[in-house]
Amino acid sequence: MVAVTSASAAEEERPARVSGIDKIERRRVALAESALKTLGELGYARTSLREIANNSEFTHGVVHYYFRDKIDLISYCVRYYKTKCARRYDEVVETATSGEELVTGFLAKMTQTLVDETPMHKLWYDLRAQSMFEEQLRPDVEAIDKLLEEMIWRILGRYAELTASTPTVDAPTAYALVDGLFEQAVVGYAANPDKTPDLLTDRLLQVLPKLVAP
Amino acid sequence: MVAVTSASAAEEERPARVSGIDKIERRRVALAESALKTLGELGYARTSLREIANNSEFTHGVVHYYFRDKIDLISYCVRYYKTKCARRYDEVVETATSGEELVTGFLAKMTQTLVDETPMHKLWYDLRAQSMFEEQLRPDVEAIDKLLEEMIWRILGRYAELTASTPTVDAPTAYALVDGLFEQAVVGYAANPDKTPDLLTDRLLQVLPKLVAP
DNA sequence: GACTTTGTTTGACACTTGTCAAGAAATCTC
DNA sequence: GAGATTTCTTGACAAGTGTCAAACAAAGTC
Repeated sequence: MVAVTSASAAEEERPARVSGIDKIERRRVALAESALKTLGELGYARTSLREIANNSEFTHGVVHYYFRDKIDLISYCVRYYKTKCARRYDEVVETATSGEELVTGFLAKMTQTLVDETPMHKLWYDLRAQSMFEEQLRPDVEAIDKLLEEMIWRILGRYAELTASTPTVDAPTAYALVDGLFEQAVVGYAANPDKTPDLLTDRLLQVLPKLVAP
Repeated sequence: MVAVTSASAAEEERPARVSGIDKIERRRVALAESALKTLGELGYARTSLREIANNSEFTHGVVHYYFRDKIDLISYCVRYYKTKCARRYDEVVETATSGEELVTGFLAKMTQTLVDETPMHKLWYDLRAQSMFEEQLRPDVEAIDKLLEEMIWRILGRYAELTASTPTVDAPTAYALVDGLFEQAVVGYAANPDKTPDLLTDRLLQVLPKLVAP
C-alpha cells in the first residue's frame, strides 16, 4: 500500500486509532481507484460524486465520510495517481546497455502506456488544464509535473551517457518537448488508435537525437 | 465581420429573411465574444449559460434563442476563436529578411500573446482536453489544431529558407514541440507571470535551431 | 452482554444546471 | 397606423449537484 502524502491540503483531521489508520487509508485508496476509473472515462467536468459512488461498491455518503469535499477527493486521486506513473521507465533506464536499447525500451513502454492507460492520460491532461482555473489543484499538478520532468531528465541523461554525449537542452525544455508529443498522441489516439502509437514513435525518433550532442 | 462557418454541426435551421441574416450573425458573434470572455476566466467546467448571460448585456433566454444548446454555443465560440488566432505570425513571416529577425519577431509576438491573451490560451488548452471526452467538440478542435500546425510549419519553413537550410522534422512534430513549450508557459504563467515569458523565449531559442539543418 | 466508537445507509436540503414556453416588446411590411 | 414577424424577457420545469445529518449497523472495549 502506498501512503499518499498530502502536498498541500490539510489531511490529519481524523483522530482515529492508530490501528485503524491503515483501514481508513485502504478505504481511501479504494475510493480513489474507483474515482480515477470514472474520472478517466468521463473527465473532470462530467464526473459527479454520485457517479463515482455509483461506479463503485460504496454509496455516495461514504465518499463524504472519507473525503471532506469533492476537491479533497480529486486532489487525493491526483496524488495517488502520481505515485504510480513517474517510475514507469526506471527499469528501462537501469538495464539498458546502449543508447539504442534505451530508446527502444523507452518507446515501447511509452506506446504501451499510451494504449493501455489512455483514460488515465486523458485525465491527467484534463486535470492539468483544470488546474489553470482551480487554484486548489495547482500544487498537486505542479508536483506531478516536476516528477515527470525529472523522469524525462533521467532518461535523457542516461541516453547521453550511453551515447557518449551530453544533453543540449535543459530539463524543463526536454520535458515540454516530449510531453508535447505525448499529449498530441493522447489527443489523437481517440480518432486514430491504430496509427497513433507508430506516429509517436516516429516523431520521438526524429527528436531524441537532436537533444544530445557530443 | 467574420463569417464563422460550421465545420460539423447543423447550422442552417432558422429560415430568417436574407436581409436579417447579418443581424443574426452579428448577435451570435456578440454572444460568442461575451461567452469567450467568461469561458476564458472560468474554464469550461465552471461556465454556465446563465453565467455567460450575466456577464453580457443579454438575458439567458437570448442565448437559447441564438444557439440550440450549450454545445452549439461553445462550438461556435471555438470556431470563432480560430479565425482570430492562426494568422498571428503572418506579418512576421512575410516581412522578416533574416533568420534572426524572424525568430526575434516570432518570439516577441508569442510572448506578447501569452501575456495579453492568457485567458484565451488557457481556454484553448481546456477545450482541447474537453474534446477528448466530448465528441461533439472534436471536429472543431481538430480543425484548429491543423491550422496551428500549418502556422508553425509556415514559420519553420520560412526560417529554414532564410537560413539556407531545411526542416529536419515534419509539420506535426514541429507543432507538437512548439506547442508543448507554449502550453508549459501558459500553465506556468499563473504561478510565475514575471519569469515565464523569458523562460519560454530561452527555451524556444534552444530548440528552434535544432529543427533545421543545412 | 452492555456500551462506546467507528462505519455506512438513506433521505433530505438548498442550489445550480440546461431547457423550454408563453407572452411582452420591438421591428418590419403594407 | 394595423397587422404580422422577429426579438427578447420572464418565469417555470425537471434533473442533477455538493453537502450534510440523523438513523442504523458493525466492531471494538470493558
